[in-house]
Amino acid sequence: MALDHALLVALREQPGSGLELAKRFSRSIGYFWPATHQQIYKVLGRMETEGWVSVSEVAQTGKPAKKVYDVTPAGADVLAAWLAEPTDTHTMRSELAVKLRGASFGDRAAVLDVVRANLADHHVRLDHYRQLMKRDYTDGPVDLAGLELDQYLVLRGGIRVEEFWIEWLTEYLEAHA
Amino acid sequence: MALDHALLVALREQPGSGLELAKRFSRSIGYFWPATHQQIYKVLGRMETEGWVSVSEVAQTGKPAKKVYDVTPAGADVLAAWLAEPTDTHTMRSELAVKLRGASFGDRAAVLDVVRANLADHHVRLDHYRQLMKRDYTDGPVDLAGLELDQYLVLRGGIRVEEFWIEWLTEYLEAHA
DNA sequence: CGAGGGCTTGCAACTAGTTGCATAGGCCTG
DNA sequence: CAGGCCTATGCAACTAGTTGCAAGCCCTCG
Repeated sequence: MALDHALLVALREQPGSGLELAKRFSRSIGYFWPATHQQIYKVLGRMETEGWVSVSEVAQTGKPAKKVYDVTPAGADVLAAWLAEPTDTHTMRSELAVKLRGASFGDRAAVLDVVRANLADHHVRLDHYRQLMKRDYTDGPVDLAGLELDQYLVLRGGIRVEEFWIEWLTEYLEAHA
Repeated sequence: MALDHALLVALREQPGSGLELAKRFSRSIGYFWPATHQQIYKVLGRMETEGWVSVSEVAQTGKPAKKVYDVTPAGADVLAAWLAEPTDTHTMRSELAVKLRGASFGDRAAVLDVVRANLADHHVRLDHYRQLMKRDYTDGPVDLAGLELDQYLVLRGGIRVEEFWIEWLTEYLEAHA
């Protein structure tokens, strides 16, 4: 894969331009698949030549025109096929984890500072996610189904990831206190 | 960064050849930084020309000679400097998460199968980590310090990651039951 | 001896993602 | 109208990692 299918998912949820997708990503699918606008444009271009998405120029008042992308039937087929494929469980890649393991080969106090900075950041993210949760799902997952339920559950995943980091880094700091 | 510093950490723990590092990675640092032997050779070569590591050919009985790498003082400095640098909290990248979110655009039953396969895999990994924990740290972290404590804590992180996945995927499956 | 198999190193070509910058439309302000 | 700023698209060069393959060394088995 790569970004391709993530963009197809985003476009099936809601057609949009490159920049809109970039923004949308940063607060939804981007929790699990970060992407810059350059990368998004590149992939949209490729998918367009492959016929997975269609483009239409849309004029805007007060802003330059944008190119709105939408998924074609062929693109929808590609997405459906990909969804059914097995995904191998790829191991998480974390620079911070390498630092945790290597801390004794440098200045431990400095590493602990790095850890604290990261911990603070994860607290910020967790707060952010909790706000989204409160705003969009005050009643919990009751009554949700289909796409909405999936969106809820992925947000739950985002929360769980942040909780994981907070618990782990806290354990690390306490063990080295 | 990239692999570079992870390899420096591994080599400071214990000098070794490319293939040994590849094997060691797959059951230690590789829990958070997977790497193939090709990539490892490439990086070792670069680090050698930059003077971060030194090489020595070591003959073996019954096997071809190997090139054992060790960290030079210059390499140790590079590592220490990197450890003290801030690391920005990079968001996790997960193909499976994209499938979870996009499941309603394909065959949901097929996606649930994919999820179940991944869940089973995470159970296997968790069991593996728990065995390591039992074998190497029967008494828990008591008496550990420095490198050994860090190694213990990173293994704890590996366990926490697997628990995260198991809990999340289970929640997903139950919500769609 | 020769074939096969595991260990060891590595190249080549490709794919994905990052970084830095360029261009252009359209607004608003001085 | 010139300058600055925001939106919007995109190119070019680079870096990192993946995939597929090859080649040499050394042993064992037939």
